[in-house]
Amino acid sequence: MENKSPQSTYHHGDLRNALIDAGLAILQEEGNEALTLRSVARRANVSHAAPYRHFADKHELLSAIATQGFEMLDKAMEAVIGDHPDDAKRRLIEIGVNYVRFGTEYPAHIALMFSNLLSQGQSEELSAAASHTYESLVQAVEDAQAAGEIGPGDSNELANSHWALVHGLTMLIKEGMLVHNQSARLSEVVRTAIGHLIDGTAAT
Amino acid sequence: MENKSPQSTYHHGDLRNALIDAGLAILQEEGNEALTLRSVARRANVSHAAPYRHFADKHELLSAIATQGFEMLDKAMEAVIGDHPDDAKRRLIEIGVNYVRFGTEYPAHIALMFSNLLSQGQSEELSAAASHTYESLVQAVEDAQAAGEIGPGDSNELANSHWALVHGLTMLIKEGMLVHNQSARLSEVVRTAIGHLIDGTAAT
DNA sequence: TGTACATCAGTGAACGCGCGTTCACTGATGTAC
DNA sequence: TGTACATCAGTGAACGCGCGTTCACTGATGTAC
Repeated sequence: MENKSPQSTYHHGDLRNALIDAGLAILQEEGNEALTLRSVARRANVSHAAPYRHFADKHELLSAIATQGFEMLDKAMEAVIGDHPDDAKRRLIEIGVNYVRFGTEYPAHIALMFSNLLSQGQSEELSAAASHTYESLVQAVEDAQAAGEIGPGDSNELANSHWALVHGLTMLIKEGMLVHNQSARLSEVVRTAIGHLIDGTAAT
Repeated sequence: MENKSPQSTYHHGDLRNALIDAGLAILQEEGNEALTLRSVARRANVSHAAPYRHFADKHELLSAIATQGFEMLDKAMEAVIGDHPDDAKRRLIEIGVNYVRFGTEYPAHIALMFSNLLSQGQSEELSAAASHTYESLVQAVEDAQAAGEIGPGDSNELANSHWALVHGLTMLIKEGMLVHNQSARLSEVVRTAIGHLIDGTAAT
């Protein structure tokens, strides 16, 4: 009877994280509209009042879930860095590919992450997580500049353009609005667009 | 007594459009979460069952509101076309500026327009309106190509990149995530990014 | 090591609320003759 | 032009529902001695 299986303990032990995970699972399986305080508690096998021991209100819970979303996104973006140690331009491109891949694989996560950023009472954790994502992109741009593969210029402005491009691709693909060759794989669509940004579209 | 002021008639006369307008007003003044079937009816000074004479359900009402949103966006984009009759590249840029301006001015409209596109039972009207917006962009790209200001290449792919860039800018600016010079005006931020896309960011 | 007790993280019932939708109705409109 | 009547676009009461939040409670944990 010393074997403490999770459901046998009155105290959960790590309910805060369990709630966040439950929220992410709901987002992935049922979408944004299904993400309520009560559904999260239900999924974590806990009464719907229990979350109030860990979060002041629903907004705080959603913020924590969104923060975790940014951490997942960071991980997805960084997963690529080791792959091309000597090719900063390639890294910049593949970071973009992974950004879009994450966003289309977890569309409800992305929607939550970007929908609550400006709401009142925004948590510091959340904005820090969002900033970290942005900094990864700036770093990739600066690496490519240092390697002489991206021209000089304000790296923040350049990162803004990259971010906007891949974020826009994500949104449009996720809503099925991007008209493209049926057979084109996601990564090719993204590489084409980032190629436009890097090489320019002006007539030579 | 022949003076039929709006509130004196039992029959509204144009309730369908009045409901759409009410919905747009709610989006603008109170945001997405406030947009309910009942709030729309309330705003139109009509009982909350009245909308069912014109829309099968809430989803159909939201679709109609989103469709009207695309028509407003089209108008905003087209407003610029007459301004630069001899400069196709400038037109392409200013269309983008107006897209972002619309999206930041009516953030809840944009959110609704792009959130319900893939939902089941999507209306043909709505997808037609979205396609029309896309076609305007393709046209602007093709004009610039014909004028020799944008290089050759698949105009759909080029339009995709432009659309993704301006859409991404819209989303990021609206959530306050774009790091940029405080003093930079919106139009300058957009022109800088589109400039990156047209001229390229690669080292020369 | 054992006991007393404070603290803490859960429970479950209850609250008021606004929602989407249905329904029988009623008042206005338009058409046939 | 006047009347009868079908049609149509509104009303307002009612439904069941799930939501966020509060509250008094209870069972488990950890600490002081």
